[in-house]
Amino acid sequence: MLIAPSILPQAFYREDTKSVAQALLGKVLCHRKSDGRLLMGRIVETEAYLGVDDPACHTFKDKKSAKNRSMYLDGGHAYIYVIYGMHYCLNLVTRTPAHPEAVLLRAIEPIGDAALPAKRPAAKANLESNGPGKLCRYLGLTKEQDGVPVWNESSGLWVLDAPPVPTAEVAARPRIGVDYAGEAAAWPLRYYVIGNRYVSKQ
DNA sequence: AGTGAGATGGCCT
DNA sequence: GGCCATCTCACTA
Repeated sequence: MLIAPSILPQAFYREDTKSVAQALLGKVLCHRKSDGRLLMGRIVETEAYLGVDDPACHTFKDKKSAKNRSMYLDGGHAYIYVIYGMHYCLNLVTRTPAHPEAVLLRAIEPIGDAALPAKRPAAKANLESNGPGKLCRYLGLTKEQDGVPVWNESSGLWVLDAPPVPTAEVAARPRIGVDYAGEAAAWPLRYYVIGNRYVSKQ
């Protein structure tokens, strides 16, 4: 008999951002699309963005804008923005509005319906969610989900609890694509499951 | 294996 | 007018 998996509560996301980024590894991201299909994936790669004191973060120096509006919501909301004009990136907001921080979800391992065989060459068939832009495309996430709460199913986007990944299987490395951020570019705020094939870069 | 460029749009100064 | 928390394909070797 299976135990019903529980949805991570809002309190989970109000904790320290680095801790949340690591704790999210192994959890199961779920999206109920408007057509009813449920897409799921096990989170295997994340990055922490540490708010007003982090030059790589969109809320560096407490700069508010139309784009980063959702980062000033309470912990447990989604923050989705457009990058390079054609890709979406999904973040989960952490802490509280006084500390606008977030965790970028960079890669998931498809499970359930999402693991259906893809109409792609074999080499690429199972690599459709190994990167922040590809993850959103795969789950069907767009600006429509920007700002929605993720601690219950009503928003269509939520995260199921799952056993934590042992710390010995987690690597911490510099974040990707933030070379402009000075010394912050070297901060080891990217976390991933060592050896998992869906991690965007080893 | 590694480098480079193009696609493409919203928001920034 | 320029900049991206990206991805893909086309090159070189």
